[in-house]
Amino acid sequence: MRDLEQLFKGLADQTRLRILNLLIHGELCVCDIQYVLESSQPNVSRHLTYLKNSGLVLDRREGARMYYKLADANQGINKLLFAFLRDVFRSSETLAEDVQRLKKAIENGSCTLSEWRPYSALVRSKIHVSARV
Amino acid sequence: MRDLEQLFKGLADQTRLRILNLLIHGELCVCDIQYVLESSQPNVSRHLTYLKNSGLVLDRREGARMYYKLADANQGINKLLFAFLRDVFRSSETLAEDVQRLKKAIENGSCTLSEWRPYSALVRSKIHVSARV
DNA sequence: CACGTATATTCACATACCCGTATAGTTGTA
DNA sequence: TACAACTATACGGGTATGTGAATATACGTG
Repeated sequence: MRDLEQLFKGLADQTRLRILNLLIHGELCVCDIQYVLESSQPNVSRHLTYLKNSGLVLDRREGARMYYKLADANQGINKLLFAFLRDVFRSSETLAEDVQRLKKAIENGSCTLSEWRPYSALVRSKIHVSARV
Repeated sequence: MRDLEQLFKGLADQTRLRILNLLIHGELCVCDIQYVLESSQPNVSRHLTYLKNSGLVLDRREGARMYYKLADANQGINKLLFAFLRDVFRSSETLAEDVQRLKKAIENGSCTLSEWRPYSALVRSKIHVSARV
């Protein structure tokens, strides 16, 4: 009950809906999400923490970067939920534009915000292959 | 986008989830909902208004009483949404107890809160047949 | 019309939430 | 160790949300 309330509160925000819409396409680091949403870093980080606490996403550290992805789609209600989200997300123009920006960001070799490359090109390319648009 | 945010905000509250859980079983008047939830009348009324503005329920006047029911399940995303809600509602103990209270209320010939009967027994029985537990 | 019932709305207040700014923590590089 | 990049957290202010109490509105009865 409280869980359900928390779940829907996690979904009841534009920024978080936009983030989930991006994560449907694969694992992403904070800076890529920040680039697409054109929002501040603390703001994106806060909403990601919120999503994590709602049980909607999982995080993973890879060096200095944190990568976020959707929670296990085969666990509990997630399967139904994500199918529902995928469906309703189609009706939004904004969300479609976000995906286009994400596509461009990936093509340009994100993380787009910086030229800093702490990992080998090989590792990085492997990482970013996980997100497909 | 804004619509989606509004939708999930409509779902992001315990009281409103409990109300939706009841309305899945059929049309109900405010006083019956109030009885089951053991909440104040203004509180129930406010949340019903909220749900109406979110497009989740429809209202209908029958004399002095207002009856509420789920919005058309075949319109837009409602079909998917209601199926999802029906599914996730199963996991809650509180919601199951509410249904039991509703069942008892209907058996006792709700509206349970008052003995006032402004309509013929025939009309009333017809009305309350619409909700089945 | 006066009265009682059912429902909705207003007011006041506490809480929760969102965001920008600044700051702190973590990791990699030199 | 010093520094830069990436991410998270703390603080403050503005706004939204939830709720009880009181009040207002709509309807039915006599």
